[in-house]
Amino acid sequence: MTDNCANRMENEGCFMCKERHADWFCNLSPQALVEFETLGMQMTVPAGSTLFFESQSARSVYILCGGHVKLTTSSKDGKTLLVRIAKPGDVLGLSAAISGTAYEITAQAIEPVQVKSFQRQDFLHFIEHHLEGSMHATKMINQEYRDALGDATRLALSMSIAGRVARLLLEMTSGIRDAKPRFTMALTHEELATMLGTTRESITRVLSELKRKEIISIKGTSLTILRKSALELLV
Amino acid sequence: MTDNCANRMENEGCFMCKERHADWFCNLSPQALVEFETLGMQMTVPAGSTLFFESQSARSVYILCGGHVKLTTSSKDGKTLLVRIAKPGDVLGLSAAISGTAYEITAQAIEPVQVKSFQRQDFLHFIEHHLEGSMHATKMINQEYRDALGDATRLALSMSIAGRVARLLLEMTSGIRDAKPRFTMALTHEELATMLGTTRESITRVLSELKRKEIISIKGTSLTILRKSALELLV
DNA sequence: TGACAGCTGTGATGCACATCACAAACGATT
DNA sequence: AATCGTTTGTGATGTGCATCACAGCTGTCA
Repeated sequence: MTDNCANRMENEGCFMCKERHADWFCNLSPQALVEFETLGMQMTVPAGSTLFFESQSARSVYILCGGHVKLTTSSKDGKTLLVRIAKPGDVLGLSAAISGTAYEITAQAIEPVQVKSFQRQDFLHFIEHHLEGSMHATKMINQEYRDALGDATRLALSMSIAGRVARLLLEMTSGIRDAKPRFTMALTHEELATMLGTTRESITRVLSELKRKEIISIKGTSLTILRKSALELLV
Repeated sequence: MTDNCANRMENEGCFMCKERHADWFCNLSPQALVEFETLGMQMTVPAGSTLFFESQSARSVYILCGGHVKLTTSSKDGKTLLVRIAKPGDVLGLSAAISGTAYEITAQAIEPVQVKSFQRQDFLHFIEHHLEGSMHATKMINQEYRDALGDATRLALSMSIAGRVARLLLEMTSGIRDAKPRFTMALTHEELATMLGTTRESITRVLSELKRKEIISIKGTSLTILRKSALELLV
């Protein structure tokens, strides 16, 4: 989570972007990319700032180019749930933009983040006039649906607290290829707890347990995953 | 759940269908409806039969015209979870058809059901060539995503077993406008339990409790909801 | 009418986790 | 270095639900 943007200059635009993988939205034909490029605004967002809030009416769509973003939602009684940690390549706010309703989630940068931002209208107009863009958009929503469904399944079918913590840790290291990925944990146990729908004490206990079993190691704010496979087993 | 089809003859087609509400997929312009009508095959499915299975590759899309369909999914360890009870107007198998992958859920009729069935190719071709159809499809997937997200939220944020049972009962009576909706419960406690990710005994206890509090009443296989508001409070 | 199979109801026990309570560690400020 | 607020660690206790065990109950088939 530390230096995902390292190999890319700020605000250089899509053409020079080395990160455009096959399944990214912005992996478009050259012609489409030209237009796409002009519509969006490349920007850097500091850690901690919020791209958009739940129940705010959807005005923009963001493509996440570098860094990680925390996606949360909350129930009527005010409790907050971590939906997922968005990673480079994800499109944020797409669902709300398409349905013309409010954002269903809150998106907050947990580190300095590179995004390309689009006015909702511009983005919709683009996908309505480019078959490839439209297909990408539909597939991305579909993927989000499947992820959400998978989450619901796992949650309902007895995923333990340890399992949720494990999933979170794995999501936070997604993109780091190291065998023993290390990152700086910027969240307190309290924050982790509300994000995972549990309590501060449970988080403390689970992390202690993981340290005791030498699955992770914590030095200050730096967290290292020693045995990734053991974590995957818990999910 | 008893007689949703009563005011409609079997296999009469979309033109005569009185049930085409504003937000149904099949609420199309006359021209589009003509083509749509010829693509699909109207059929009646007996109670208990399965429209499609999870992980089967998606070959058809179904529009549910009348009756209710049980949508379930299961985790690796074999446990089954009720996703929702589909009601008239829902489109089944859309997500899988669009992404060209396997069905992510299993769809089983819990009563005699009227559906209009489409070959996947025909359906895709139709929505790719009719803007209104395409818009409907995207919005429906989006809605499914939002529902799934809502489910995940509720499940993660401490929805009790009683809450899940309440949700199920309310879903089963959706469409019945009666103040004290009644329907025939065709499922055993055992089946309910796996559908809700809990145990047979817990279901028995919760239902007893609801009877004791006079929120529902059960006579044989007929279940009546006496105080709907009390159920909604539990969800 | 009896016998058998599959449901339904209910108690006893155990476990995971929430909740409460408080102590120890850490970081900032002066 | 002393102080204070925040964060982390850890025990004690309570609760909801799974699990086990077993006893009625209902329908079916001979």
